[in-house]
This record gives sequence, C-alpha cells and structure tokens, in this order.
Amino acid sequence: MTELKYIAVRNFLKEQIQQGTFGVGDFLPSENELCRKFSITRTTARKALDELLKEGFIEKKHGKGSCVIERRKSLGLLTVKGFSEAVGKNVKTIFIQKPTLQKLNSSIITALKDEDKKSDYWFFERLRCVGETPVMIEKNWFSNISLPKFKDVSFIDNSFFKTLSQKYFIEIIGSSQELRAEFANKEVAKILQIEIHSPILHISVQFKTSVSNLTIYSELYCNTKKFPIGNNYYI
Amino acid sequence: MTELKYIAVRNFLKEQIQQGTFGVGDFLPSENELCRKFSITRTTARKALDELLKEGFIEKKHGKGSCVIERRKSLGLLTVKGFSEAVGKNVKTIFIQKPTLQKLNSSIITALKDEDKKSDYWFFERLRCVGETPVMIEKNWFSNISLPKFKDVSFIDNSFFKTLSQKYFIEIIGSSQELRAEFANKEVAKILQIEIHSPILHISVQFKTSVSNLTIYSELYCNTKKFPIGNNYYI
DNA sequence: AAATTTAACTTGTACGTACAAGCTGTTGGC
DNA sequence: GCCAACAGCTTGTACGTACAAGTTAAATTT
Repeated sequence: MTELKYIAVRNFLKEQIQQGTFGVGDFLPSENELCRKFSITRTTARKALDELLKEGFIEKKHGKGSCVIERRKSLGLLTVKGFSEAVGKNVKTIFIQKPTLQKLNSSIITALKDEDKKSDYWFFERLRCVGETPVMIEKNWFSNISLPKFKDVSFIDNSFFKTLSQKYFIEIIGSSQELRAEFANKEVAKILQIEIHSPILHISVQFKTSVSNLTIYSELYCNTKKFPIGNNYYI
Repeated sequence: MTELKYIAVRNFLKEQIQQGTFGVGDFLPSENELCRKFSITRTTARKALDELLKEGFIEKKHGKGSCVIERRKSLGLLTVKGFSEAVGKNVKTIFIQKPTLQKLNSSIITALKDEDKKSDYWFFERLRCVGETPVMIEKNWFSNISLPKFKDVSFIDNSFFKTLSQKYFIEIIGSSQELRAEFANKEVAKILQIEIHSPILHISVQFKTSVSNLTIYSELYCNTKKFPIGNNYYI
C-alpha cells in the first residue's frame, strides 16, 4: 500500500513547516518547483497545497506564492489551544483512564454520528489541575476505524492534538460545541473535589478532523469558580 | 465581466439547495451530469462541488455522490454572528433597557479597558426568548467616544451587529471570552423565570471591532437547561 | 432460492495542456 | 532621473484523458 502522491507531498511540506524550515511569512516552493522536485504534475502539486490551505497552514497569493501563516489555534471555545494555553500556566494532567479500546457507552450514543456507531472506540479520560486544584474532567473518544494503529502513545507535551498532528498528520479543522451549566453529580463532584450540586460548566464537543471519517468526541466538566474558561477569536 | 464557470455552477446548486429543490439527504446531480448540463469538464464540475463542500452544504461519498447535509453555521453564538443565528428561529427579543448614555457601573469596571474608563458609555439590556421561554439576558455597553452619533436606532433584524455593519460599517473582527457556571442570583432568576440558585452559564465577552478604539462589552446570563448554547467553527 | 459475478454507475487520483491574470525586477525611451 | 513596457516568474481557470476504487442492481451461476 503505497502512499498517495498528494498526501506524500502534503506531509513533506507539513513536516517542514512544523520543524521550522519554513517559518511564518515564508513562501513554500512554487507549484512548478514541487512538480520538478517530486516528479508530479501541477494538478497534484496544487492538490497538496489545497490540503495545507484548508488545514490552515498556508494562504495562497495570486502571482506570488503560498505563504506560511500563523495556524489559527483559537478555534471556537477550548479547542486546539488545548487546556494549558486556555487556562494559563502550572497545569498538571492525570490520566483517570488511559487509552483503551471499548464498546460503546450508551450514555453518549446520541451524540455519535451514524458511521461511528458500528465500531469500537478508543476512550481516555483525564483530569486537569491548576496547581493542586482539580479544574476539569475531560473524556475523549473516537472510532477505531480511522485510526486502527492508535496505541497508548505517550502524548507529545501532554497534548492529544499535538500528537495527532505530528505522529499521524491529522489536523483539527473545526469544532461543534454545546455548552450547559449544570449541577455537579456525585461522580464529578468527587473527582473535582467540590460540593455535590455545585454549578459546573459542561461542554460537549465534536472535533472535525482532516480525516473525513474521523470525528473526535469530548465531554468536559469544568469547575469555573476559580478558573473561568477562556477563549479568543480573531479573524 | 462574465462569471467564472465553477462559480456559476456553485451558485446554481446553492440556490437549488436553499430553495429546497435538493433537501437534506438528497444527492445532487453526478459530476458527469453536471458536465453535460453546463457544458463543462469534470475538473470544473468537481471544483464547483468542492466549493459547496468547504462551505458546508454537501458531503461527498465515494462511489455514491454528493449528498446535501444540514448546513453548519460557521461561527456560532460565542464568536461573531449573534443570537438569532445561533439558536435558530422563533427568537423574541425584549428590551429591558433601551440604549441610554450612562455613567460607569462599578460592577463591570474591572472588565473595561483603561481608555474606556474615562468616558460615558452606551448601555442596553435585552432578554432573549425562544418561544415564550426566557433564555438569555444580554447586557451590552461600549464607550461613547468612538460612536458619538449612536442613537436609539431600531436594530436591523433585531441584530446589533448587523446594525453596526450596515449603518456604521463597523465589523466585529474578534472576541475574547470568559465562561463561568454560576448560581443564578435573585435578579437573574426572576428575569429568566427560574429558581434562585439554578445553575446558569455566565459569559463575559469583549468584542474587538474594525474601529480600533471601539470595544464592545457584553455580559450574558444563559439558562441552558432547555436550550444549550451552541457554537460551531470551521476553517 | 441463494450466492456470486458482472456491468454500469458513482467519486478519487493523476496525468498533460493551454491560456488568463497578478506580481516584480529589468530594460528602454523620454 | 522617471516612467512605461516588457519578460519571467507566480497562481487561477479550464480544457481533455485515463484508470483506480467504491456502490448498486441486474444477470448469471450454483
């Protein structure tokens, strides 16, 4: 199973960007240069660049070239920035449940897309603390179909998304969220070390990725009393 | 100036979708059919469909066709677009306080930027209801300096942002937010018609605008029990 | 009747070509 | 020196072709 050409070129360029060979503001090799370097046609070169475009790595300028841009990290709420950047410093992460392959949990079944209902899914659960204070419970799951090689990898910088990007070349390209203020139930209250029936922020997220049939589902339970959840968006 | 072919095809299909000729779940004409109908090549037909794909109108299924999907509204409530678009239709808006020029309210002073502390500010407060159910209290204020001509205008489509854009040519170019789950206090509980100490979602927003010294501050108090707050973001 | 093969569709990838249109530095002419 | 024209790059649009691969239903075999 040999890799598709445009995927290979995309991955090559993405690595170069992530390693800093091409920094923000730099121009990538032109389409014709890519053609020569990889022995491909311009159609294929353009397709590779289109991938980087829709993943938010570059912008194309007519008559000039493809320019590396600051990847938009502040997607929606808590998204790609990840917890550490959203809340600030001094964050500890504790695995409540390391990644395991499981059957469906009926409590989340309604949120799942149809194609994800058929397969097993990877699940992991973490507790995020600021200093010694537990602040957020994070449950994540995703179908086994699109990522069968996924293993209990050690996450790069404790970031699942960074790991996805750098080990699997999968990018988050969007998110859909629902926010609710709720009373903490017994389980959540215990883990977050708060009174039962304290108000907590419950966030349900679906992350759309650059792999069309991979959707990542997260359920977040946040104690916002000391540490409100932050979010920035700029065009 | 004649329209580009793939744009023309895209627009044709988009209109058909918006008018309901193709509903959610329907398949658009195949690429080859589009070629015949519009006298174009498959490259061009695919480009038109790619546009619809990245605008969120369709999804493509290998071997089957292009399927119309529920359109995702990019940038939901918490970002730029405003309440009506985020929650859907059937939204009523009641002014609790029409726009008035006021002195600073100390309760919000901490959130204000320094340059805004010196001036008077416009303030207005609204209650958003879905059907007959009050769902969100919205308090807005902004400095009088940048918008001295602001008056008690009737908002276009009940949208403050649309009014800003169309009457003053001011665009929202970013936002910074803080989210908290809190107990409803007496005042909020009364307006939202809920029990005191119910959990509510409190969102503090600063909107950055295309006018450099105009920042809009909002405090939102949401009853998320029936209507969770939604938010979508796609690159 | 049931299982398998086949044919006819669909989209996906990749090849190659041509010209339009935007950007930039060089080259002439004034 | 200044400005216009040009040449040589860039990306954008659009043409055409070929085959791979997924889907489905009809035809064939078992």
